[in-house]
Amino acid sequence: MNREQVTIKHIAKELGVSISTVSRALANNPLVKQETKEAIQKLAKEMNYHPNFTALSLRQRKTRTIGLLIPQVVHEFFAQVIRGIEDVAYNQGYNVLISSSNESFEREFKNAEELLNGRVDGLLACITKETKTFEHFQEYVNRQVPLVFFDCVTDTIDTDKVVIDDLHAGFMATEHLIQQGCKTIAFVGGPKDLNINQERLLGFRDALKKYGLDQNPELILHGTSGNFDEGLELSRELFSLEQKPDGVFATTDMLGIGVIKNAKAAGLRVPDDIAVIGFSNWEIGEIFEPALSTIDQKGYDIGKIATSRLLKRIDTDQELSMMTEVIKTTLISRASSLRKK
Amino acid sequence: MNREQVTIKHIAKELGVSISTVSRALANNPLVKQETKEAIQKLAKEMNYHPNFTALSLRQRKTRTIGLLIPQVVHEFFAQVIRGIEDVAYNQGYNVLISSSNESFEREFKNAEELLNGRVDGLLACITKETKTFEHFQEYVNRQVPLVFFDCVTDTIDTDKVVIDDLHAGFMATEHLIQQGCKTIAFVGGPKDLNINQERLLGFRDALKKYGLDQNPELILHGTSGNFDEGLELSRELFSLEQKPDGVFATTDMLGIGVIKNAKAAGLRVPDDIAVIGFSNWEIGEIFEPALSTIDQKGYDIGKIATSRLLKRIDTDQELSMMTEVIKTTLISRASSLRKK
DNA sequence: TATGTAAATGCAATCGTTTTCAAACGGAAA
DNA sequence: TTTCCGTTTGAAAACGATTGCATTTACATA
Repeated sequence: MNREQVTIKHIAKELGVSISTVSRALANNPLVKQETKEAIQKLAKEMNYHPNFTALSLRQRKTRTIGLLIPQVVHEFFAQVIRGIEDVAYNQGYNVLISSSNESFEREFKNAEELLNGRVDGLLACITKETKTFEHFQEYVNRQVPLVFFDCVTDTIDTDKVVIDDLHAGFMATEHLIQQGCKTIAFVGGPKDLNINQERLLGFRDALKKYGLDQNPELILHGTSGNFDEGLELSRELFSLEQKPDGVFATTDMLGIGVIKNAKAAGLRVPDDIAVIGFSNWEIGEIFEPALSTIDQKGYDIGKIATSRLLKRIDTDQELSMMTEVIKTTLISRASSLRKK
Repeated sequence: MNREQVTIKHIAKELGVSISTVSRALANNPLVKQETKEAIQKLAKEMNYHPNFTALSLRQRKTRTIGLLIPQVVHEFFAQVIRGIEDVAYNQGYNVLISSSNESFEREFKNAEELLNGRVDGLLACITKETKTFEHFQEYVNRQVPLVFFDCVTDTIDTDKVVIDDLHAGFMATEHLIQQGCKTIAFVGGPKDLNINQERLLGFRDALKKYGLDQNPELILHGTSGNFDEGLELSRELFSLEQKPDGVFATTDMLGIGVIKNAKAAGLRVPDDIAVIGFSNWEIGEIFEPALSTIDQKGYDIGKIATSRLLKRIDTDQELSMMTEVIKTTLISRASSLRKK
């Protein structure tokens, strides 16, 4: 392959000046005589010179790249987060290196290691469902690697975090169902040990308690993935119970839609016989019939805020104390839960 | 920030050997005495040494990174493509740098330029709807930059391409509607000048011709984005025509779903009064009611094949001739078009 | 003791930049 | 002519790694 880059050396040789002069001229350094400068800049343009990024990174010990560690790209929430990240990063001249682990802990670990070998200046991370040990992250924190967790976080690591108010969101969603007249409300959630699910469940319980409703443990179900098929599966379980729910809080939109689909198949009317609310505000929920009530998870905002935080940490020499930013979610009520009074 | 990387220099100093020896020992070079080697490797582990990626890139003039240029990440098709890309790249020790242009030509151009300054070894690109001039890509080809186009391509650039058989897919979709008994079929497409839309339209026309059906130009509509709202909008137009269609080929699933939604609202039965088929096989189509017939666009395969091709080009010194790989799509028929006989 | 040889190690160049420090230059003043 | 000073320029070190070549060892052989 003959794709040789034009370097400042080539320019220097061509013009019979030193590489230092070329470097300075291109940086518009006032030390260089106007005449020389112009000649150099002109030739650089002609030769289509572009500074070599790798050399710059090495010299300046900065890659102007941030790493993003996520479980999967094929996910509307992460796609939104990515957009937020890119908008901020791009504005400040940073690139984003995305590493998805496909929910594999091993791959998450390997990706992180690889990114940190001088490939990126900092890391944004959302841990996978599979991740149970966090030593590697702790080590990064010790090494002072700029690191911001978002969405799925862990209490065991002291670093910057950007999360939503999962507990309160769970409370809101449940309270909404109660206000619509639901008396027997089920919780259909993703993996039990994922902390966001625990929080949402706490919120759910708080709401039941506040309104003096029963807490039937049979009505609390957990899956492993949180997708559509699981929604079908778990709701089947739900509908076979003696005490049938008249409201469901699903911790993902896909679970919620799965529940509705099954409910409709079982001849139940949504929302009159059973009201359903999901979580995340995916596009599909708006289009589905009946349109799905949900909690807006603010992916774009999370991405933006996490990135701002990370870049601040990268660009500052001072010791910043760790911060956890909690983003307010909002309730979006649609046909799947709105009962006519 | 005190995050100093451990380098081979540190190790060398600590052990009182030269950096060359350290470098060799870590590469398991047999020239180094077993004893020394072990000591070095042990210390490297202890000090948590990781080779600096940037230095390696510079030295070996290879970044082991490929760039991905796409209009948007928030898109199920691209998400699938990305998964395909990552699976292949990861296996061969490559990372992926994603740059999304948000459908802006200017940003596409800037991103490409930036990636190519020694940041990546090659480029995968899908042009935006906005892109009308391709000179920059031509220049990359001239510079022998390894470059593979996928999905949205252009004939004007001679480089590797991976596409689906849009024409044939358009034909299949239309033929399917005809076989279901449709006589008056409409075409609802995205941007008119995007070559994939032109191809799909050609396929549509071929099918009509083959079966001797009318080609009413009023029944051929083009939008600008291809999303759900546009589906609503265009179908409104469609339903106000004198000659109402009894079948619709939409070039995206979202358009198709928009059409169905409107049809239902207008009291039409799908598929009996009007059969609809989309394009892409997004998850939503399977869940929507009625489930949407569609063409599987093979995003994952496209990603895999494009990446394999790119890596081959990167890793070989020989002159490879340019190749266009056409991937076969498949028809997925579901309730939105399947009429009971 | 001198020499040859193989094994082990080190030096230095290199990748493409930036930047510090020193040097060259030209002209003005002494 | 020297000295000095401001303006330009260049040499070289550095970033962290690899690698061709030279050198140093240790030991066997002449």
